[in-house]
Amino acid sequence: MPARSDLRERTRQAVRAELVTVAWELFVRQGYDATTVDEIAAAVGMSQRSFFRYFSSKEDIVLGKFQAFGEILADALAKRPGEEDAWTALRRALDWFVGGSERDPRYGLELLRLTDQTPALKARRLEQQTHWQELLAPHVATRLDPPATGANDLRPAALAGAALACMNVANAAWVAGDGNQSLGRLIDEAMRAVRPSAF
Amino acid sequence: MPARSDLRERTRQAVRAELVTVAWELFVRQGYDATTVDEIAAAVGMSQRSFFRYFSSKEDIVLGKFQAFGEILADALAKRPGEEDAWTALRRALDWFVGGSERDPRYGLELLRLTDQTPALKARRLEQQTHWQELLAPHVATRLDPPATGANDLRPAALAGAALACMNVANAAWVAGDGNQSLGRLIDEAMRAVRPSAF
DNA sequence: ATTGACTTGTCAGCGGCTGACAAGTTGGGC
DNA sequence: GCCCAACTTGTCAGCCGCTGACAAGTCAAT
Repeated sequence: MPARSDLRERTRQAVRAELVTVAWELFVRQGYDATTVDEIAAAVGMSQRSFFRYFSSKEDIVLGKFQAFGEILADALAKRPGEEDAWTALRRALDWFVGGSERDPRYGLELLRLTDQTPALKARRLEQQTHWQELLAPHVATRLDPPATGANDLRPAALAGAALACMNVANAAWVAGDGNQSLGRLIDEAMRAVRPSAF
Repeated sequence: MPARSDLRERTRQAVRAELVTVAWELFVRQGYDATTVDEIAAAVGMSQRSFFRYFSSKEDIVLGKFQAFGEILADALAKRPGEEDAWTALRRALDWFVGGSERDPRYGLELLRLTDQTPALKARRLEQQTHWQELLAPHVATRLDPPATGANDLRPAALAGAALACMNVANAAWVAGDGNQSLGRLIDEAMRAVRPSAF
């Protein structure tokens, strides 16, 4: 029942990682749509069928990168001081991304550019963010003035969703400016517009 | 240059409408994924190839319904009194949907249920909402305290995006409650959570 | 009635994706 | 070291969404 042996699981992850690396290179060079799964598989020396044994879809190779972000965001939010109000805590949770954008903007720029320019990827990314919203909501719930109780309370999801919408707007502006403006400031601007009284 | 003659254009629209009706029935009965384009085409007595002459994709048959909504929303927002603050105007613009949900909830419920339960459709619907955001933004811009000037100002898009996020949360809750709760109240709750001082 | 614009079906093909099967490889207990 | 069971792999065949090309037909306007 413990699934695969550790060794097998590790090699599996290694193959996945190589697939991501190779595919990413092709995507950046010739575009997502113009790159076929056959091509990716051939580039790492495996059959197309085997590719789909590592990734359930071509999109997954890109979207996998975003999956982890949701958990990181939720973690960051959970770790904020309990007295912090929800909106401020959400803003601070996003600092993890801001930090990344400052250390090395290239990675984020590539990721956002590709996902924004490819409609299929953009759509999937937005869908995935609704999962982020669900991960964030419980940690928002405890920070509301009358704390949220059941799942009937719309406030946590609304705040999380609004914050993510602001993040998207800021990200788009950041990409449009080739990463030259401070992502942190852009997020501030977007989030302050929604809540003028905040931080 | 005037494109198709009126008659041809009208029959074209009629065929499109029938295609939508028939396809919608199949989608509701057996699910979106379980319905093939061949099936839809056969049901109206045309070849699959001709189907794609009326709709550029299978998704378009469903998403076409949403396309008009963005324009309606933007219109409604534009028609709000100029002194109204942005957030209130956005809330009021959404009343058009609220009205529809009260007149006949079934249509909206079906539409939302199908699009929420089918990942591909959910993703595309969210993507389309980023277009709504762009349509709304200019009408938000004029209602800001220091009115927004250039496209560099993130505030209009942020507010529009946040409002749409609230709408989505409210819609989801509305569907979860089988349309028994007032959609207007749910939107109020979500939007007030983001802007406690509002309306 | 003729012409030219428009629509249609058919066919052939690509790309993403899946099930089934057979062949091969490998980790771990003996 | 050997062996077996577990796992991986490639191949093949096929479905579905979608597209280009072509030939046959329909229809509006003259």
